[in-house]
Amino acid sequence: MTNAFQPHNHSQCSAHALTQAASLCAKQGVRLTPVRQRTLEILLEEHRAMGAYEVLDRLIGDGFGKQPPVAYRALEFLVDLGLVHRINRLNAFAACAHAGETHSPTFLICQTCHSIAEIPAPRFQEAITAT
Amino acid sequence: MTNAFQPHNHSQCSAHALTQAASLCAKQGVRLTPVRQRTLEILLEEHRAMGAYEVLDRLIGDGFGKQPPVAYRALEFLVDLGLVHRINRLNAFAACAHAGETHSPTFLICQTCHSIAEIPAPRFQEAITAT
DNA sequence: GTATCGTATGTTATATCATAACAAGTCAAG
DNA sequence: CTTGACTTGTTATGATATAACATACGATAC
Repeated sequence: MTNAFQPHNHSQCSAHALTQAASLCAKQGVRLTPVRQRTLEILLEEHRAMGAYEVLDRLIGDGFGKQPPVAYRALEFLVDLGLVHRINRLNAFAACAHAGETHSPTFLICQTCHSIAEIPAPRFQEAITAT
Repeated sequence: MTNAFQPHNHSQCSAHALTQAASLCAKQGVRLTPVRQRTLEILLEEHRAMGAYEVLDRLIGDGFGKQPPVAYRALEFLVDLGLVHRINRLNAFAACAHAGETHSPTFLICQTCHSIAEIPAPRFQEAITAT
């Protein structure tokens, strides 16, 4: 199985995620507007968990609105679609590593540097149910 | 096995937790000061997840300091001792339901009313390791 | 008993994260 | 080309959290 920490072709995985996002939006009848697409791109490019204000700074640099709701709304849209996960522990957001698949996202979070790895953890449902 | 939602003798479980807290502090050579003990009591009495400012209001009512660090410090102390868990998802804190035992605390959180149940989930470690 | 030192408490001030509410712009269906 | 749903942007504020400093407390050494 692929390991989240293994090297991989990143521009390829970003492009794939964007394509997938577009088709998912089409299927759901919602619009992947510029600010929404750019937000996803930013998270894919950085390939890490980012705070909403950090994302906002990048959006401002790209000429989008300057206020927090601009970032929060785009992030919420992407979270609702399952393209981005919110990581409460870090008050941050990260592009989903397994968009399109049904999965129980679980995050391993480095307590030192806060880097994250999303692992598909199919056994978690079992683990809860069995308890 | 006991179920977190089953009725139980609450004053008894509170008293037990306080006794355990005192002996744990003694063992670790740290002090269970009034504000710390009262903070734990509040969480035990309420038997639910509470925000730091909510706890602070109660502490103010009991004559303790009036500023956020008063609550945050007491809560941090209790969290470090494993007597209280922080529930990031809710920006809240709850007294540990299994203090003293080694456990992998996991929370079931009602999406409607935010009531929580802490379940010991020994299989979670397995689930992560096996992934 | 009191000097000392680490810890605890309380305060002020500010940082960080998030959303309510409203106005203006966009876009597709009829 | 108008209507109605949605999107974007703004102002303003709310909610959560911590840094930094001053004072007080408590145990230990002397």
